[in-house]
Amino acid sequence: MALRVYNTLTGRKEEFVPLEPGKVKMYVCGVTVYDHCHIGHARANVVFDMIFRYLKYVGFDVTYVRNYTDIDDKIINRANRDGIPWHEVSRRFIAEFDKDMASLGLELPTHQPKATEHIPEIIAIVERLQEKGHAYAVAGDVYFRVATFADYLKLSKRNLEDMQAGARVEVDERKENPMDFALWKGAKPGEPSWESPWGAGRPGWHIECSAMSMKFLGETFDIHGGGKDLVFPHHENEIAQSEAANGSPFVNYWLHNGFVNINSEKMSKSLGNFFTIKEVLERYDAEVLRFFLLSAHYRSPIDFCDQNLTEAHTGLERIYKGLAEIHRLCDGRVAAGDSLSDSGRELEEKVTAIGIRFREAMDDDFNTALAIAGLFDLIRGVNRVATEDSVVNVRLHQILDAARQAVGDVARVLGIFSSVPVEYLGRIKSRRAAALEISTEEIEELIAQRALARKTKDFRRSDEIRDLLLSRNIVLLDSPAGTTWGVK
RNA sequence: GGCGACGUAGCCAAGUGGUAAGGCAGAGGUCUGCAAAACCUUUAUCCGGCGGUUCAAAUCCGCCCGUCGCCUCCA
Repeated sequence: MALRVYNTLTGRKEEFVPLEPGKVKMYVCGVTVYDHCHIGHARANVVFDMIFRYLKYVGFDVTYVRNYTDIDDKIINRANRDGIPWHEVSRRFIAEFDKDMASLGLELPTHQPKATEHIPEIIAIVERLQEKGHAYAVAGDVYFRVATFADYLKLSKRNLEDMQAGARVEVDERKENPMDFALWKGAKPGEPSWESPWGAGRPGWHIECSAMSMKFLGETFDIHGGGKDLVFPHHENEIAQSEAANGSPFVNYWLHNGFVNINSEKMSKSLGNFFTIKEVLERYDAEVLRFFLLSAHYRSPIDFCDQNLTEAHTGLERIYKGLAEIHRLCDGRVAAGDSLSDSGRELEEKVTAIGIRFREAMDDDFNTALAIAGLFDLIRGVNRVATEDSVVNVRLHQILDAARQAVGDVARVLGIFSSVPVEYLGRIKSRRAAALEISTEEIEELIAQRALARKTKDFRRSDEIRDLLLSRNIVLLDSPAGTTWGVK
């Protein structure tokens, strides 16, 4: 089955056919580096990281470009506010972005260009647009003349008249058309600037992406991604600039991820209901966040709230416990023979199917929710074997090993489940234990006392200890091998 | 005002023409001294409402109701 993707440009799912067989050229809008990243950035970047990984998984040679917007009004404002140079702001938040993305387990894109390192390329495009009559200069600024680009608004499917009727923007009298947008901004005194044919200034917001994508991917490339909120005006303007300058199609497939809501409300700085990635990672493991973000389809809105994160945590833990079972069964004694129990046969079927199910799910516009469902199904099969089969023979061992490998494939694409299971489980246990008001030593001591009580069948004392620990959020798990504990 | 998206069980969430995945929570059972975990069974005669197309619709079309987003910087 071929990969199908939802293309914002056509509003439909389409079969993905790259320009050059076997190769994919992909550009994703990065961040403007003026503040810490929030979970909206986390989603966008995790989603396209997953897409990047999957394209590679199915055998494409992928060139993935993600930019840093390192010069912008917001950066200048922040620098003025903090009383530091603008490049200090961008340098700092590039480092913070890199740190955040690394903690979320993202792979590095092929290229991570910066806007300020492409000023000559940007100026060249603006000049070309001016030569072709698509742009005009006014007192040091240069604007794109939207009236000259017939396809303007083809991505966001609006029309100029309606846009102007509902416009909430102050009209700039110097523009020929209120919808014309800045390609180059003349510098006011004290502002950072680069020399240009129009005087000292800096690039407009959209032009950098046209310049950098062209440099690394060519005039026409396969995939351009970003958050839904970038459709208008950012991506619309990129199309206008690039296609007007080059006279060739800009992008074949436009992919946009949905928003993150906070407790069902739009996340925004003015509402004060946004969380930075760092804040979230203080409360939840990075894999939990990643699992949560991928447990819904990338185009759907997703609601960030404690209940949903807790559910994600529980689900992820279930899978890791299952993986730990696979390891335990595989690493134990292997008996001779190749007969299979019902549960063994059932697992064999699930293992055989999982690879195909995963491909089908992902080929359908990267349906990670469905892919994860398949994984849960496999894990149930594993647990059933663990419960019902006391002996692992050669054949069952092979099946379990195949299950382990199948999960490994999914793990590499989703960027989850790639920890060693017992390490993950230990990690979340110590994370929770750190929040407890009782030390590990005290817990161990109480468990020892309880073991003694149980030995003498003093179950009253035994239950007393368990209830005491439970009141401190400690859950005990008795097994023939002894008692272990976990945090509720 | 213009444009667009969405509305599936208590909750989260797949499913775009063939008779409702998966997870969480709940109930019953197995196991256990009792629990926990795990496993088994179970939980939507039905997919916001009303019409229409079709042999057949949650899935296509129309209208209505509701929620949300974009139109200003935004992932």
